[in-house]
Amino acid sequence: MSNKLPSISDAEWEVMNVLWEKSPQTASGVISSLQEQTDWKPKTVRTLLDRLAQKKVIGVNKDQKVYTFFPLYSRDECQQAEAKSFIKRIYGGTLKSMLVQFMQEDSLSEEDIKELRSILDEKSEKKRTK
Amino acid sequence: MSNKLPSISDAEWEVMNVLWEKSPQTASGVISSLQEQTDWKPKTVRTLLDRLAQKKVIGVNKDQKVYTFFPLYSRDECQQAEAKSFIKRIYGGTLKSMLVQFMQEDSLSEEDIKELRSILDEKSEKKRTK
DNA sequence: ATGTATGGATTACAAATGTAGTATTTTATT
DNA sequence: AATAAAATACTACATTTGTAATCCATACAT
Repeated sequence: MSNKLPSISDAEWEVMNVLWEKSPQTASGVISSLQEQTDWKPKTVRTLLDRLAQKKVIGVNKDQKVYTFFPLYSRDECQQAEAKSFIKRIYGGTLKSMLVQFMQEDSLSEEDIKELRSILDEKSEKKRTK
Repeated sequence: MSNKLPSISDAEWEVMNVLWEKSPQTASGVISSLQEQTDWKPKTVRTLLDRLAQKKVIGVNKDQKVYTFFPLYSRDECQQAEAKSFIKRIYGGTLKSMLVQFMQEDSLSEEDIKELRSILDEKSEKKRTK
């Protein structure tokens, strides 16, 4: 356990996002997707894919003549990992302080708030009955 | 406005945290603080201070014989900035998705939950009456 | 069969980061 | 004042990241 997953850089995250959307995908598939959102040259994307594969964050299927790439970790796992280190770094490890700050943010809709509140309710419910 | 503050690296954040705790401080003050928490050599800390000064994230008072360093931005500002780019990167920009995930985390106490809920309440109250 | 385009492998190179070391200038001590 | 100790300044060097280009092999079109 505690399979520490390698760190994913900013640019690499973009690539991962594409693969989490749909996978497996060929390099050119990924390249097209990214050409819409970024102005990276194809070779750049290719490099990022290669690096991710080296780091074992994505896998490569070499059975066909054209390789396909696919994530080895779920988006959720990666988010969790990143988030954990982020919180530790920026908020001295206390989750609450961060939540407090973010919840002040204005981009939350009434709907969002409702949903968040229900999650909290559920949580404290579970805690109480445990 | 929109004074974009420079990016602060992982190691630099440690230094900033020390300065936000107390400032101004001399280099050796910062070094001592960090020697407790990390195993960085004094020169390493010094380099970090210099880089932060170069980047204009901290200021240097050179009036005394021994320089003192102090933050040029509040911790809050820096957290906000980091957090914004973090969310964008990891959560595709949607704040809520992140909050949802974090609130699932188990490290929140009953007390924390209460506080968070009251923040939400306040928020939706404000929204409604606006 | 031959050129051409496409994919894969290898290489490049600057900036940022982690992690200091060396050299020089001040300051403090005797 | 001379020397030691401490600060400051400057330099170093490997790794990671952003951003590709070049070179080689192969598949496709003619």
